[in-house]
Amino acid sequence: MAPDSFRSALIKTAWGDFLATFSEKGLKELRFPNSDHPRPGTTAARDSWIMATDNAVNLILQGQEPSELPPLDLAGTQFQQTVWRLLQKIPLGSTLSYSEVAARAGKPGAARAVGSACGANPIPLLIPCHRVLARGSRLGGFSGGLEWKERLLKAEGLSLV
DNA sequence: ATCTTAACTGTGT
DNA sequence: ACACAGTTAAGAT
Repeated sequence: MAPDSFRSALIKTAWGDFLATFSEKGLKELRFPNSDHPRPGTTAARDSWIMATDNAVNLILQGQEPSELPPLDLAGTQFQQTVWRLLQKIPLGSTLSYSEVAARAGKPGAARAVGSACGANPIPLLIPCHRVLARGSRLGGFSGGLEWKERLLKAEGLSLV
């Protein structure tokens, strides 16, 4: 197999099958359930990574803290990595605004850029971009579809105005 | 309360 | 250099 051909696996959940794609380094991308998933073919990624991913995804969908995460292979710019790292520190059930994340990243005023970084997040759920709302607890946007953002927040027990 | 306009930053083209 | 994006803040209606 080619050096950079990725291995993928379906993650079965109550909300449909997510598609997890792995590199040699770890989980590289997680896609929401939808019809145009390519067939995963032989799932040759390490079993432990698949199990960890499956476990984490399903727990988060139930609003629980994942017990363990697979290694993440995050590819992005410096700013994006900073933002993504910050997002992972948001406790389950709590939220931040885009401007707050920007401030924590040391770039006050870059709220809009944070929105872009969130949209570029390759691994939703494990990197909780859904816990970032617009100012005043307004929902804001979501690349994967607002239904998911709402669903995830609801699972974490958040009441959305 | 809602609409319009303008600043703002990082990223892709 | 330019336009866009998961924003915000300020003004106008």
